[in-house]
Amino acid sequence: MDGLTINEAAETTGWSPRMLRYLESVGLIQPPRTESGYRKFGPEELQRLRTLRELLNRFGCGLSDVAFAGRMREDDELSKAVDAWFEAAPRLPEGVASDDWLSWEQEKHQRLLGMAA
Amino acid sequence: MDGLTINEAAETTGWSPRMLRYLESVGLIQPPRTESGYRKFGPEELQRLRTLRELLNRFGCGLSDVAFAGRMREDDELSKAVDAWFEAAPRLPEGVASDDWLSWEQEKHQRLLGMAA
DNA sequence: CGAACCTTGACACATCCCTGCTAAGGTTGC
DNA sequence: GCAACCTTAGCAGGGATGTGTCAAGGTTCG
Repeated sequence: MDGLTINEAAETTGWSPRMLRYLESVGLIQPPRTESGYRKFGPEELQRLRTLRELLNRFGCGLSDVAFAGRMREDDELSKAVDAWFEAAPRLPEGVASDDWLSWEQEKHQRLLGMAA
Repeated sequence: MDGLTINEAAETTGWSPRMLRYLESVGLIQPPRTESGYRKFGPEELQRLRTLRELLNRFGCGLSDVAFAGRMREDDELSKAVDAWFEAAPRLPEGVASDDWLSWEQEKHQRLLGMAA
């Protein structure tokens, strides 16, 4: 069999066999199968698994986050909707009354301080 | 006060006051404040809130999903890393001989890792 | 002043996400 | 043919999300 079995793959990638099945179930990997249904993990898949691990703990995000990112790249509708929402910036732009922006700037300052703390 | 108070905003957007505070706490909205600290919701923010609701139940996603999308648009590093991971799809592109695909994949990974790093 | 708002903080609960484990059964290979 | 692997399916539990509610205190305004 060209490619590792699930336990071997788990061994070399640091994921548990359970998690490899879970990763497949949420659509993050699609390892091919043998005739009899055994998953086989090739070098690319193994590398991909290691990269995923790196990605998660470098940025402290969850699998569902990555899965959602994947959903966005496949669903153009969704991707556009999300973009549009962020595009509709709440960064009070033009319509700001002049007696507003002072307090707004003060608040921004407070928010920044809050972030630092 | 130009702009609605939190209860009024809740009334017209369908969110509960509790949720409006929660949405702010996870960084999805940043309503400005009055001098004394009251949140004030302007027309833009109200529209944004309605759009968010629409977004969530149209695509059946969670707030944390949208929050993560937001994180990606602000963190270029993260966005690149996620892209790179999906780019490294374990699918055999057309025209790659089966003798070649292994080294080809490995090369691609080299390139992608170089980008991400 | 007092009623009706607003603020933050915290407790509580349902529901997911992630993960391990076990069970019942098919496959592989010595 | 049997040990060691694989498969799916399910329960279980700790942690994060999403949401309500209550408490203690400041603000607004008639």
